[in-house]
Amino acid sequence: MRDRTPTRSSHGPPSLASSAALRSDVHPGRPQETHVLDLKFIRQNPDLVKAGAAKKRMTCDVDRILDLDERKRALGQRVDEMRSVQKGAGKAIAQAAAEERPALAEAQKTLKADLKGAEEEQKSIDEELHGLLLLVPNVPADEVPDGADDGDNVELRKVGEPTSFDFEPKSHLELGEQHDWLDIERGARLAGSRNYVLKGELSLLEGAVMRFALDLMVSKGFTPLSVPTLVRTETMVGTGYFPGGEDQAYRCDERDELCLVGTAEVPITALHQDEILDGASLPRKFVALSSCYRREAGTYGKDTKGLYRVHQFQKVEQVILDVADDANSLAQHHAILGNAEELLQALELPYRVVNVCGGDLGQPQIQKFDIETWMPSRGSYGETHSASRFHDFQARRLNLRYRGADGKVRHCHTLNNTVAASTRMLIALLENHQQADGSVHVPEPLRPYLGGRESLGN
RNA sequence: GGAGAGGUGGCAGAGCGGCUGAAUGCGCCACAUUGCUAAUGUGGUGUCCGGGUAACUGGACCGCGAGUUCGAAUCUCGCCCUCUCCGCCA
Repeated sequence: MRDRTPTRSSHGPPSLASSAALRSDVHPGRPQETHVLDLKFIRQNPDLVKAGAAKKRMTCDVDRILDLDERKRALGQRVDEMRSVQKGAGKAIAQAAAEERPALAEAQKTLKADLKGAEEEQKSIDEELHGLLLLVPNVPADEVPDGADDGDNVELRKVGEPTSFDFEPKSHLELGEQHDWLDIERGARLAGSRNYVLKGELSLLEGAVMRFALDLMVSKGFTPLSVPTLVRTETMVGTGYFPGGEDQAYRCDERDELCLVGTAEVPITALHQDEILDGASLPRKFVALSSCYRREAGTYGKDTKGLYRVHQFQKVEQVILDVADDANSLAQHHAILGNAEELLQALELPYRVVNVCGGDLGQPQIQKFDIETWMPSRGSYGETHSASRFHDFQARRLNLRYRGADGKVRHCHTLNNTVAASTRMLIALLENHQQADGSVHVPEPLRPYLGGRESLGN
C-alpha cells in the first residue's frame, strides 16, 4: 500500500463524444491504466463526486463506476492467485526430470485456459471503467459559486471604468477599415469565415502586445517556451480536452493522428508527462506564445462580426506545475490571475474579474476566474482571460508526478491563465484607446515595441 | 520517402526461453571509519494494483499491443519512438 494522499481528482468531459476512438490503440507508448484517475478517491467519497458533478450541471455514473471497481478488484485477486499458482508450477516443471515434464505441462493447460478467460473479463471491465472514468468531472472547489451558466458568475472586482467618449466611438472593424488595418473579406477568401488578415500598424501592434506579454512573464521568472501546436490525440486527452472537446479542435486526417491545439496550455502542461519531477524543482513556471486554433463549432451566428470569435489567433499563455498542496495552488491561482491583471492595467484597459460558477465550469477545472475586458462596441465586458486551477486532474491523466521531500511520489497540481490573446486584446486596445480622429493611443509599455510610437493611425 | 541500428531501473549498460524485477558501474540514502572536506567499507535504494493497523505479503511492469509456450525482458507479428546514412525541403 502506498501513498494515500487524501485529495480529490477525476477526469473527463461532459459530452460522451467518441471515447471509443480514444482507446488504447490511440495511446502509443503508454500503459492504458496510468492516466486513469483516482479511483480510490471516488470509492471513498462517492457523494462528494456526485455533488461536484451536480454543481457543474453534469452527469456521471458514479454507481456504475463503483460497481465495476468492486468487480475489478475481486477479479483481480482471483487472477493474481491463478498467476501465482501458474508461476509456482512453472518453476516445478523447470526442475522436474525431463520425462516428467510433458505430463506436468499438460496439467497446466486447464489453468491457462481459466486464466485467459478471467483476463478477458478483466479487460472488458477495465475498458468500460476507463471510459467512464475519463468522463468524471473534477470536483469543484468550495469557493466556486453555485449557478447554471455565465449569468450566475460572481463579479469579484471591477478595475477602471468603462471608457467614456466625448465623440461617437467606432468599433474595431470601423477603425480597421478607416486605416486599412484589417481585411476580413480576403481572410475569408483565403481560409473561410472567421478568418482575417491584419495589415500595417495593426499587425505590428499585435506583435507588440504579444512580445510585451511574453517579456512581462519572463521578468516574473517564467521560462519562455516555443512549443508544438500540432499534438497527439493522447495529449489532448491528457490535458482534459478529449473526450468531449473533439468538435472544437481541428484534427488531421488519418495519415497523421494529430490535432491543432486551441491553446499552448496543452503542450506546456504536457511537457513533462510521464515524468517524476524532483519536488525541489517545483513550481515550474512556463510561458509560451503560440498560434491557437478553434473550430468554434456550434457558434454559428454568434459574434460573427470582427475579431471577437475567430478560428486562429496568437496567444501568450502562462502555466504552472506545482506540488500537490491545495493552499499553495489557490495562492498560485491568484498569482497568475494577478499577472494578467497587471498586464491589463499596464495597457490601461478597464476590466472586471469574475468567479465562474459551477454550471459554467468545464469538467477538468476545480475553479476558474475569468477576466473580462471592456469592449466599447459590444457595450459590455468581453472575456479575454481565463485562469484555471485543476488540482491533479491533468497531472493524473498525463502521469505527471514529483517526488516530495519526504520521498513520496505524488501527482502535480497544474494551473494556467491567459496572459494575452491577440485578437481580443486588439479589440480592447483599438476601441478603448481610440481618439476622436480615429487615431489610437499607444499605452506606454507597448511603445518600445513600436519604435517609440505614441499613437497609431496618424 | 529509401536503407540500416536500436528502445532494459534516476543515468550508463549487461542479459537474449525457466535460477532475472532484472548483473555491473555511477548517482542517491543510512551506518561505520578517517580530526573537517575528500576517500573507503557495509547495507539499502523503482513504479503501479490488491490484502494487512503494521512488520509484511500476492500480482503486474524490461517502448506499446497482440501471439507462440507449461513458462518470455528474451521467440513471432503489428504499432510508436530514437539514432545513422541517402533523398526531399523551410
